Amino acid sequence: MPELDQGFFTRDPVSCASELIGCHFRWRDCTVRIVETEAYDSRDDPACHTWFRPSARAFVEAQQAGDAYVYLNYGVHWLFNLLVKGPRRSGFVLLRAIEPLLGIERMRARRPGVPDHQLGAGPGKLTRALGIDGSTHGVTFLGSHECGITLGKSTTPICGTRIGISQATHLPWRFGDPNSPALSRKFT
DNA sequence: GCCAGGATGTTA
DNA sequence: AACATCCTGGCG
Repeated sequence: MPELDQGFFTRDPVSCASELIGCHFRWRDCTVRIVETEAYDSRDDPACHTWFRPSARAFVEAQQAGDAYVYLNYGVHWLFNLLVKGPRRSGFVLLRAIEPLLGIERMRARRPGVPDHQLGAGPGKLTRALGIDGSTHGVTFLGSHECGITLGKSTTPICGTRIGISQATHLPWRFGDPNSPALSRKFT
């Protein structure tokens, strides 16, 4: 399976978010299947961090396409994004849900008592299950001994509005595998 | 099953 | 003050 290269992330964030569904995501001792994502667009999307965080604008400027943008949400949960830098549009893809493929014992150990299909069924849950935290901020996911993303089986993703935001709530920039048991919420 | 509420810290 | 969340407990 081909490893995603920087070319994949030098397009528009919505295309990247859609096409990441079904891809295999490898981080240290775990490999998972991406089943839910959201796109955020730095240009004309008021929900994107670049809209209200100068530090996010600086990150887009300084970092490379395919780098991890990780931040703490509600003071509790780490949320994982991939930086997209297209010729016209930049932004982020938020990972919202994953299914375990390899290393499921490690994921269970990090989330004791949680059923397997729930281990990564949410953006805060998946970072906990994978052991991703603020120290992953800025790491490139273009492929290394430590991490990488490869193309997986492509199912046609379903699409809906994004979760948990108060701005630009109408944009249909949430994508998911319709057959996955690990989606964070129903699509609307 | 649904809903309300609280934890918690970083940014601005 | 807001926030790209999650878990618990109350109620049926």
